[in-house]
Amino acid sequence: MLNDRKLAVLRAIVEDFVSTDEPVGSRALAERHSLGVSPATIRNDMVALEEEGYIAQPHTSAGRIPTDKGYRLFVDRLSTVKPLSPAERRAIETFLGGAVDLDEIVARTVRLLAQLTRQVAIVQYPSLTRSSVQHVELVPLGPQRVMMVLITNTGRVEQRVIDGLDRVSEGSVEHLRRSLNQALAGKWLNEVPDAVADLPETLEPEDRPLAASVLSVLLESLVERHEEKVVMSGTANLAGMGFSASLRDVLEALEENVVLIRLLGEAGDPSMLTVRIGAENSHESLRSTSIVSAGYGVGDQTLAKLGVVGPTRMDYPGTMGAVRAVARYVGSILAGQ
Amino acid sequence: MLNDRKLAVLRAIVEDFVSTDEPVGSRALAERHSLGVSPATIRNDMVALEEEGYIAQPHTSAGRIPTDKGYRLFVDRLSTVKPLSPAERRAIETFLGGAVDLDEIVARTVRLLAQLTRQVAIVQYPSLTRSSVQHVELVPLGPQRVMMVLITNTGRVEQRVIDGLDRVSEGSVEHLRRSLNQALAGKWLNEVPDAVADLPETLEPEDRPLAASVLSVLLESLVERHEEKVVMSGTANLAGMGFSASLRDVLEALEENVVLIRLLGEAGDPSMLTVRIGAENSHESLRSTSIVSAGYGVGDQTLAKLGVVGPTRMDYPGTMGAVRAVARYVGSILAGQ
DNA sequence: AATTAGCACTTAAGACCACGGAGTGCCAGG
DNA sequence: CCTGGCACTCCGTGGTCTTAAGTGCTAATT
Repeated sequence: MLNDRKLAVLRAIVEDFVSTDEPVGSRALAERHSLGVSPATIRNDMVALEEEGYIAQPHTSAGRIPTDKGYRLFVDRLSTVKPLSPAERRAIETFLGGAVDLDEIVARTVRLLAQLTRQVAIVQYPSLTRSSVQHVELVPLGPQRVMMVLITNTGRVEQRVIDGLDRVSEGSVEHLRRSLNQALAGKWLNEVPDAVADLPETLEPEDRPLAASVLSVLLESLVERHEEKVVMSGTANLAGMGFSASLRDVLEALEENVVLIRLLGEAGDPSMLTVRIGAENSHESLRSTSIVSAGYGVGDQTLAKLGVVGPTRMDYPGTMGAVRAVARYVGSILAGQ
Repeated sequence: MLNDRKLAVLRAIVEDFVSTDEPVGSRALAERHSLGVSPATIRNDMVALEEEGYIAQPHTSAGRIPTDKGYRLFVDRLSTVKPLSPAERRAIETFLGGAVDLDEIVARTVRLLAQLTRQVAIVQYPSLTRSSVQHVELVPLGPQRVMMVLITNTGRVEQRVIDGLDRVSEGSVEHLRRSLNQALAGKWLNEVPDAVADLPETLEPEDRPLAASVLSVLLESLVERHEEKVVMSGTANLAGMGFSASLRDVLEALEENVVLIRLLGEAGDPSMLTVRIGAENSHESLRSTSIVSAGYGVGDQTLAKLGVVGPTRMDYPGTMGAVRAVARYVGSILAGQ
């Protein structure tokens, strides 16, 4: 049904609509793109495309705009990811370099992505579950307080204060620290519960109460934070873009961490881009937005996802290029750390 | 010049304008407030208030709206901070309780404040410079890498990886850890540079290279983060409020950390509220916004500031009450930790 | 001297209407 | 299968009119 020319027409419609934000008519199309046919012919193709649901008219006597389905086809078959310019690549490198710790890497990444795409950027912190234990530290803070610090190989640090103990001796802490590190060093975080299960029994009886407290807090810190951390930037870019949903609703949705995480969706390969267009997205207030996301991590291991949110009417090739490039760079930075 | 009744009229204008968002005229004023005089009299008072610059007319035949100067007078002399309802107090307590670490306290606080005031909330992380050293930990990560973790009495944790060392021995690390903690425990952070100045000389010669590296990173982590961390929430509340400046500009300004910090301004007493109205604020894009801020901390020691940003046309008594209450609560939570 | 009633005047905002432009659908001819 | 022509639809713009709200001023009242 859809011959090459009809696809070319669809592509042209998407491109023009994205750049002008106005319904595009047959005449304008014939002029701006060299399709080699007259407006009338284009009109015929248009009715075909409309019948198939790829484009729609806001009202009679207006031009056409792409539907979600139209964008979908465009993304899947009519466009190629646009690589970044050398200048942009250099910008990424200098901007992400010089970050001193994980917090700063994430903070810079999200700002960078927002700036590059001129849209809202989201970056998820590297997941705990995919990392392994680098070191566990116990710090006596007083006779009844101990601080536990868990350091992962992805640079993430979790700390907890354990309070209300009775009479903690230096020696007990020292013993426990050794045992813990011996049992856990290098283990994946999801292996931790098993690895520490019978650890108390290997200790002297007088050390066991402390061990129990520490272990319970340690395990808790692994699951409790299952709600992952996410940061966002570039909300200013939302203003001024026409949304069918009210801007307020969109902003509200984006302030819910839970929503953000669901938005990034199931993790894919670091080099794989996921595009979710308009109503393909479950959340009501985000029906008129699209999400371009990618996983990032070190090697072939995906640690977390990042992406951008913008109007369905967005520059998909450019956005996809930026997301992919940033995902790769941040991966390499993490690896180099 | 301004007798009591004129002040009452100004107060009434502010209150009505804040609640209706429309210029308020003499008739409506006479009806809604029992001022005991006729609209004509109110009109006479209005011209006086206008001559003094407290109110203005958007155009000839419209009602009056308060000017920045009018709001200022209202805040300084015509209003009292509105205490929270018991229900709201309970909400604060349950919402802020159950936070496990500093990150979460701050994150919850900012959300709470945004929800309570229905505006944009800003919370600054407790400043490093006002806290003291709780503990310094050194963790060997490998033959050439050591992680330094600095724990402050405000629960803040700074960590840095030190790389490229040669052949670190367990013993050296152990020595240095002891010396560091002995020299620094309890010291204010601004005393740290002095306290460690001659520490290397007290060590064995073979430990000194490591000490030098660690110290330089330690000192760096104190100053470098002078750019304080700030979090924000509630931007959705900006949408739908009429701004003279474009929403985009406001959002853009609020995404700049530097701007946010300047916005919170000089720290005041924890119990002291600062209100900056409209053009009193230096930043161009924020001419039509007001900032209500307060310091928070433990005891009488201010660790950082928090506040909310909203349109100049805001409910000052209510907002001030919420900011003050939240500042106090978060202070008490920090103290209890 | 302060307050009030009355009245003419100003202005923004809404309703209504006419009209031009952009775009379509369809038909008949190449 | 493509194209030119043509009638039709609809939106957006700009003009005019009316209405409602509010003011400022003056003269009367307390």
